[in-house]
Amino acid sequence: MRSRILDSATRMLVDSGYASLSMRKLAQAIGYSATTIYHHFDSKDDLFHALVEEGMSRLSDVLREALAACTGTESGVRLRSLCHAYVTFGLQNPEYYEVMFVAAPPSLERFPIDKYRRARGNLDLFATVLADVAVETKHRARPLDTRRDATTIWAMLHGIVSLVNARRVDRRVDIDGLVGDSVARVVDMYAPSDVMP
Amino acid sequence: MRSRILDSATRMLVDSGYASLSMRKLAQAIGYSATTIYHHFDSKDDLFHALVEEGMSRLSDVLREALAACTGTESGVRLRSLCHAYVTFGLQNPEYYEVMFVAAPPSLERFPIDKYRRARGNLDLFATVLADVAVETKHRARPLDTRRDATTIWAMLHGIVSLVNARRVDRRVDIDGLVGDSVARVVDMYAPSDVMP
Amino acid sequence: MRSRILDSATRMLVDSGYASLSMRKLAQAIGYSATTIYHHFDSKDDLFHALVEEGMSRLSDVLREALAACTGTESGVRLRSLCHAYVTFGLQNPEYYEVMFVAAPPSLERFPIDKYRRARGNLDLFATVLADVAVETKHRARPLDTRRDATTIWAMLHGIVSLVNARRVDRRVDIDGLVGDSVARVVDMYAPSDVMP
Amino acid sequence: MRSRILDSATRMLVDSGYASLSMRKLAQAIGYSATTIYHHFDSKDDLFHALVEEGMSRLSDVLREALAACTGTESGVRLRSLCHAYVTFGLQNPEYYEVMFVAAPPSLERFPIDKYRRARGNLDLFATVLADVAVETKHRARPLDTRRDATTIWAMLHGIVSLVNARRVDRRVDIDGLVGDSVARVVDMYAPSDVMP
DNA sequence: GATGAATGAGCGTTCATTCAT
DNA sequence: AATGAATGAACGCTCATTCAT
Repeated sequence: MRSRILDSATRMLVDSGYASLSMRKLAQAIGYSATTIYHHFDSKDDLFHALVEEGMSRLSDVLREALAACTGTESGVRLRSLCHAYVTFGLQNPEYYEVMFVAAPPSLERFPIDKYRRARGNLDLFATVLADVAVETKHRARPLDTRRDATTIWAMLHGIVSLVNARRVDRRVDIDGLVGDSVARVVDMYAPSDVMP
Repeated sequence: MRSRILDSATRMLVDSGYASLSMRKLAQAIGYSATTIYHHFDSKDDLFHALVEEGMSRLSDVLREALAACTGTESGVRLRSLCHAYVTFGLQNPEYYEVMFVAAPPSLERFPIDKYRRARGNLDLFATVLADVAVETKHRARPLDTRRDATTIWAMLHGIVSLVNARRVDRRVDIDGLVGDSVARVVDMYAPSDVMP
Repeated sequence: MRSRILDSATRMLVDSGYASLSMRKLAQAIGYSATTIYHHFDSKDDLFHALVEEGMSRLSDVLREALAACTGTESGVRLRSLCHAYVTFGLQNPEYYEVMFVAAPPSLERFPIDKYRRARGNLDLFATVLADVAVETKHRARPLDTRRDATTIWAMLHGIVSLVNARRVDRRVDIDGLVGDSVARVVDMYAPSDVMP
Repeated sequence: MRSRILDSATRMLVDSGYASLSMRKLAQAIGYSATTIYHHFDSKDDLFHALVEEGMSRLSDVLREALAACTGTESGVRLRSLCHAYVTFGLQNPEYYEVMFVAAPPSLERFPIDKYRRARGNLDLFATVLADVAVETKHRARPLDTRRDATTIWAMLHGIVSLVNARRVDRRVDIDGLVGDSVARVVDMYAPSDVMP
């Protein structure tokens, strides 16, 4: 039942955005009364966190798939694949992305430990690959604080995604080109290729 | 009078965030009736755009100041100064920052040409310095699409700012370190220093 | 409960007219919160239609009663009775009358089929009696489009009622006399009596 | 100036209906401030009455024209012409018609003597022709209270016009046919033609 | 003759939430 | 496990009108 609610919330989210997701509409959508939802979620806030988890889980799937698709290749390739998957997910699931990384309900604590385990899991994927990169790369010796570095990469990818989703990019800039270039730069920043022009 | 409203809206914005800025509260805050606001702004949308412009203008001041403070220095330094100023502004004026770059009122078109002239002005500051960098840098010859490159840098800085402001950064990551490192990476990406460790 | 709302809306309607019937006032009048009304009616429009139906239903009762009171008499008498009942209802329930036949909310389509079944029912009463009249009358043979003819009669009765209710009749004209004469003329038009002076 | 306001109010009326005619919009439409209107009209009510007069005047023109077009013909023809003109005016100027004969601002007294002189003038046109009809007609001797009879005719014509304008006529009834038939019946009621089938 | 500034009251509607059943 | 009834607060916005200038 809990999952049926979440499923429907998910669908509404994707269809019409987070701003217009209300408990009443949600209740109506699943064909139960609004009160019923409160039997399964303490508050809208609670539901919000559940949605974040759902989104994180989906993102996790996407990222792991991307990694699996290039097992055995050199770390730079894997990093690129990871970044590409992240950005693609963000651009293709803007509503989810908003809940996960943009929306700021007043209640939201800074990264509540018990709620965002999967979020950290995703960050760890980046950290792991980054560690590999550090080992393989001879170009520049770097002492790595992998968690911080992973966060840096994440922030940069997040910058592109959120700017594009928020429709803040100048009309004259080609978005595909921008995204491609940005990802390339980010990857190159940590896993520089010799042939970078 | 128009400016008194904007001033107060500004203050409310900084205090309690964009989501909870309502015409009524604003009116109450300035001690006038709600109708009076509509005397000066056609709609909440209109007010929103005015706020964006105000924010852009302030950001513009900050950026120009930062540039002025290092006239004559080499382009890499100026780029660093610009980036640092941008991020600092974003972190110190989180609510303005949200209106300018995060908030997504349904009405917002992709970068409405007539409204965001100053926004483009700010972007141009980055573009100009980037062009200088391109000239001075011998390390790697790069054909520059300065507008796209400026947007890329902007996106990355925006990523850090918005992630931190949205309180999405893992508790265990030191924010000052993260910000400093990120900015350094971004700058180094376009204006690489030989001594980068 | 639904009916309690309608009852009160009815009373307000009769007291102060349709134009000044607002959801809030209605709520206050019944001693419930405004939201509660929305629990039972989707919108003001919905309520409007319910009121129309209620009015139509009452009118229907009145008309049927009038017919029942003269079963077995000749058709001309029955037509007269019907017309008289209609006009009397309209003059005695001016606010209901306005909702049913005058008020023009922007949403109103031309005679929405699914909503106004009872309205058509009332028209059919006229049509039926008219058909009888056509059979019995030998004075003038007329091919009858009963629906159109019923509508014509209705329109004429409506003209008197609405003009009087809208207070547009010249002060010097006696209203009772006007009404009586008008009804007589309308009846005579379709069921002419030989003795009409 | 007064007339410039009225002109604009007229245009707004025809364009967008009485319900949406507000002092503010009107002021905006004529390019003056709202306060200016209050220099020329004491209140919205005052303006309302002026509009009624304007409408009455236009209707008067139309009716007189219709009469002028058939000077010298027999009274039945003139009556028919008058009725036809009235109905046509009502159907073609629904917004004016509403202000003149339907709208019921709370303030409206029953036929305020000083305001509606022209309205009575229009009614007198009917009364005059009816008097002629009474003289010419030999079919049925009738003692005429011409004012009452004129009002009766007016009421019936008004019934058709207002019902059609309020969109209350059943979808399955052809409106042109209904109107034509109704007018014919009304005329025939007072000026019966021998050949009426 | 005209204005800008300002207002209080009201509009229909939506929100997250609670409570007795 | 689920419901129907109910709520107070808030939303953006429009209204006719007034007043000092």
